[in-house]
Amino acid sequence: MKIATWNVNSVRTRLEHVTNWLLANPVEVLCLQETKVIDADFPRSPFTELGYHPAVCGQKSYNGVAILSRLPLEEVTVGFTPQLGEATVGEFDVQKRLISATVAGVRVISVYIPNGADYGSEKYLYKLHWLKLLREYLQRTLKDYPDLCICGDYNIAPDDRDIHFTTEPNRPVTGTTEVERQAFKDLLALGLGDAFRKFNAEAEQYSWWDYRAAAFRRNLGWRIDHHLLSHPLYEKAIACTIDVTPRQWTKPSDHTPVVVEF
DNA sequence: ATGGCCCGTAATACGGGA
Repeated sequence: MKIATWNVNSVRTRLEHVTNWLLANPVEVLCLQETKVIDADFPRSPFTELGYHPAVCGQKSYNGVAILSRLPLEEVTVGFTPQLGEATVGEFDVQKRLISATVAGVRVISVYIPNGADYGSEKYLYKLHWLKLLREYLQRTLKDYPDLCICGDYNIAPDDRDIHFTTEPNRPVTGTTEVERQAFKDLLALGLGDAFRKFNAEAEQYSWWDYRAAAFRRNLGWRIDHHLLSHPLYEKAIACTIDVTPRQWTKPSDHTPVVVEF
């Protein structure tokens, strides 16, 4: 079984890329982020024609996540509220950043963690609070689902191997700060493993490259798209690879797919 | 280089992205 994750930066603009990639890479599950479309306008038929059932959670213009699956999707839930309750979540489900479904006994979560904008900004603090809610959500979920795969755009480079520059303590860059990296480690401490790092300890293995400054050609990227696996699944994983091919296509997403195999 | 590019929405600019 293969589960892929891909921030497509608008599913409608990238529709041909996604369907072509699925034809060449018929994974069982594809988690999407930044679909940027309300549920009523999500392009379902191009995916159902390829044999994928879509579960979607989107909004106008921004954010939006989805899970496409060849196998039946069960127990679909959107946002934090079903698990954590309105009193805890408040307004944090207004932005559509999380969808969960059970596929062949595996609880699959497609997640788009907030970008965070500038270090210390209001959006940075929003990101930190969102990460706190995610930790609580995963802690609850692990109690019910021992086989858990949380994949998506985390907007966190876990360590300096995952970025093309050197961090400096007096120049905090969002996505690389100690507080964010600690929040990522706090997720791992729940009993999760970074699937990619089970197989590859090398630096310069990126999943995102800025559109500007020919960053992809120069391999000036970040590794911010991850699969976190509960220990039973982590042990079963036999490969985790970054497929840079779609990033080479005309008018690409700035992210490229990452695939884990069990 | 506090830049560059690309998205959707709106509209011939803007916020957002990381």
